Amino acid sequence: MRATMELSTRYTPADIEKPLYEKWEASGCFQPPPPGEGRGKTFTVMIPPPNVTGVLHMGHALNGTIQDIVVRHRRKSGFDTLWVPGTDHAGIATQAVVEKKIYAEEKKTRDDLGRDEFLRRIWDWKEEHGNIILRQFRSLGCSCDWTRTKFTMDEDMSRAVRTAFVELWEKGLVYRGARLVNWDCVLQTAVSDDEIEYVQRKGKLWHLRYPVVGREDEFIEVATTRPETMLGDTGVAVHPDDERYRGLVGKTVRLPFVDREIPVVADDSVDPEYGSGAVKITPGHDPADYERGQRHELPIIDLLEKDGTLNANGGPFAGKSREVVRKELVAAMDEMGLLGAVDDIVHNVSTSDRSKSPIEPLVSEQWFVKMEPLAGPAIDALNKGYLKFRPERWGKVYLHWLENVQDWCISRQLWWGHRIPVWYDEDDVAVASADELEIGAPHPKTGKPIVRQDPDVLDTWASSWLFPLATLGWPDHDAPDLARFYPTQFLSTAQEIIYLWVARMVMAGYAFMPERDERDRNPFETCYIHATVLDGKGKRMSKSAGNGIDPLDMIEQYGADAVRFSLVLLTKEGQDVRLSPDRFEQGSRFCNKVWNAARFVMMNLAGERAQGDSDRFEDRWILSRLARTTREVSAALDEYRFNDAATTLYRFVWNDFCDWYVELSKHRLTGDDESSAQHARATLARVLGDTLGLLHPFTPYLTESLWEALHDTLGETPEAMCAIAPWPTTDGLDVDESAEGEMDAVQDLVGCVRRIRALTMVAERKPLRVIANVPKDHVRGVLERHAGAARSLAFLESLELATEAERPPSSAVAVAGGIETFVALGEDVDFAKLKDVLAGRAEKIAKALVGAEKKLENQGFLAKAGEDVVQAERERVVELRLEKELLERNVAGF
RNA sequence: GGGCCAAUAACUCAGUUGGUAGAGUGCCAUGUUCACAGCGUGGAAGUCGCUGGUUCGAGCCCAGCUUGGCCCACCA
Repeated sequence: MRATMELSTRYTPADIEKPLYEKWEASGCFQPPPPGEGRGKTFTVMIPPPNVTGVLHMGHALNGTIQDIVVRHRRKSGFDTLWVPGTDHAGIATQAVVEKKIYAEEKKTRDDLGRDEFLRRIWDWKEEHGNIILRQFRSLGCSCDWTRTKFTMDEDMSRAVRTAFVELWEKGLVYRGARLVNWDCVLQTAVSDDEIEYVQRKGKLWHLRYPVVGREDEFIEVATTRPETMLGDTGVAVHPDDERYRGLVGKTVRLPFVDREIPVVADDSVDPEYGSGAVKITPGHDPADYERGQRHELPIIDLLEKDGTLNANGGPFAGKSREVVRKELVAAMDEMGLLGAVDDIVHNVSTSDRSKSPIEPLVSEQWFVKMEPLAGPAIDALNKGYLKFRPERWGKVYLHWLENVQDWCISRQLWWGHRIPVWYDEDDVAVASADELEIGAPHPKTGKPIVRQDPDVLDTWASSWLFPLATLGWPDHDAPDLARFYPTQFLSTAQEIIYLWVARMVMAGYAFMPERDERDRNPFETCYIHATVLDGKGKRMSKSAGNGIDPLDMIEQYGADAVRFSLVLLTKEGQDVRLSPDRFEQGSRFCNKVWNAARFVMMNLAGERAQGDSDRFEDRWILSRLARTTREVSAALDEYRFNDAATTLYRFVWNDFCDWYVELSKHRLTGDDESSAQHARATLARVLGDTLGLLHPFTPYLTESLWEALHDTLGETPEAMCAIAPWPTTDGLDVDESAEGEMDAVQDLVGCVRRIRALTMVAERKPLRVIANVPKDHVRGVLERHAGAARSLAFLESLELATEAERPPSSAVAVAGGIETFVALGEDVDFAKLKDVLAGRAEKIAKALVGAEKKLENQGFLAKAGEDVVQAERERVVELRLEKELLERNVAGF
């Protein structure tokens, strides 16, 4: 009882969360049992490592909740459960953050500091400010094994990255070459196709005239959105069938400013309808032109420095930025009479995901991974069913990308990241090595001294794609953890990284685990794509839009459990969710309801358990409901239907347990029948205990604290914390159809009385004398047996059951479930409302009856519908007829 | 241009193989010694986006359309 006294009438999450988390963590219960001590069945989840610079947003909170529900459920279900946490070094993002900070504080650039010093500063920053987000995952209650927290720049990860690179190199899947790449002029690095987005912007379409060589005063007009690139033009293309330009194909035109003669060529890719029908070709700075240039063997002219200013090829504009050149060049063309129309257009501008600056395509030396050979097995993994997406439709998205995959540009001109493990001797002979090679050491192939390492670093995803492998010990193929925990079972992540991360992890699994059979190379069985969190208006939540709801604010206000439960209750599998702060009320109220229900139970427990099974119908009923709930919640969690599980629990706790069972238990607990009271106490304790277990994955703090209090009240020492106590089973429970049917009858009768009270304004607890006509014998029998329950719930002075009793004078009536309930009231009661309600119901029932009768007259229905359906319809007609008869009789009676 | 998702009560959303349209919030009425006013009880509220089709029967299946959102591709 001591613990119970301490429970306040309100659930105050702030007081309990932190100490409980510390207790869990200290107990080691988030770690899987040591090898040999567990049950052997493992369940592994890899967290999608958030950026080390990140802070928790609502998407993280939802994803963290989902993963923790899965992990806690499996842990309680007896799996050796491992959830590996970690953060991603996020090359570009982190370097940009620290660069900015250093410049703001010291007015120094990374070049001022030098590579080694700059990297040291990033590590310092990471130690001090990084990993905030992992603490935030803790406050959400996430039960990761923090002893295994991994950072993608940790030494073992680095070794894995180098090893993977070397393996690909040896298979001939890595190559270096000059290609047109997406250049970010602000961050001054190449980025991959997957890191650019197309932003719709207003722009202009400039028409430029190039004089035709050898024909005075004749021009060919081209249209472009990027006039400054004309300095790099090496041709003009027109459609071969375009009459206007037929005579010009094969001629040359003279490019102003740089005075270059370039050919006019015919190319099918030109749309004669668009612009002027003639296209300038700039192979060095446009992907489509690059291809056109290749087809017509046109030279490539590189115009840009790495910062976006023009180089010497820019002629008079050399040294100026692309923006300035655009203005000046257009003005100069105009002056020369070479500027045609200038149209306003809206077009898509390719933009860097990271810096938000326009991408400048340019030709540069980069490292690439050949993707096609890697994609094949990843495609098979899905098609053969080793990998499943939830919702399934994302599988199509995954396949579409893999089937059209482009080679992956993996080099970045950054400092923060995994240095490309390639070294060169003085003749520039390259060698890739998983072990660090020292400058001056002999080159493994040529024996000459090594003079330098490749200066570039690898794309961040080149480490995260190894996360499931490297965190478990790869490249040591004999690592015990790899054997025990790989492949993993569940991955939950956001849709936008299906390409960037998910698909690549599958590729990595197949590429780097050759010793496993096909199924076990696949890194995770189920890839769950969670909902996108939108704001109240349906817009995507984002920092830049400023419409985000900070999950930490919500946790502070409502508690982690309320945030978790609300999110799950609102989020149907894979369906986007609109969120506003008040939506967290529902979870909060539910937690409070559970808290108070538990208080009630504990206030009435005396520390003993009842002997033998109860024959009370309400006990059998609630245990039957508990059995159904346990089954449904378990099945739903097995299948990752979180919303179904949460909804089932919500209804069971509130509508069955609190509204009916707890109310029914009150008169027993205070009555003189000690055996009945004991059974009530035992049932309350059983239901509460199991409910806490079922709820634990959703609301871990609440349930853990109540679990402790409940056992304390019972005078027991729990065999385990709720976090690891066995998942509730239906042992000793069964669905009891007859008890459920009996409860239906009681609820119908009680409902009738309550409706009468409400409509006639009779106080809820004023004792009433009730006569009920119950034509159905079995229902009357039920009510006879459970008159006590009905009387206590409906606050009746007396209950008389009959088959043909007349409505007493001045009495109100209500009808439900074939029960006609008369309540004797005084003369001064207003019956008008009651009559309206009766008439309304009668009308509704009559309508339903007509429909049902028509159905049964329909030969098609009788012939083609299933026999059980027809039978059910017949029974329904009987019910409706009775109900209608009772209702109409009473409407007429007023 | 290709693909995906959504449209159900005032709002946010459920609706499992086709067979009686539901929940939470809000609203109206009412009730606080007896777990919880963060609560109880009762009530009102829906042309299931539109048009066809399949079927004995469609919120659900099929076709087309409208509106909103997302992804891929990227015409200078």
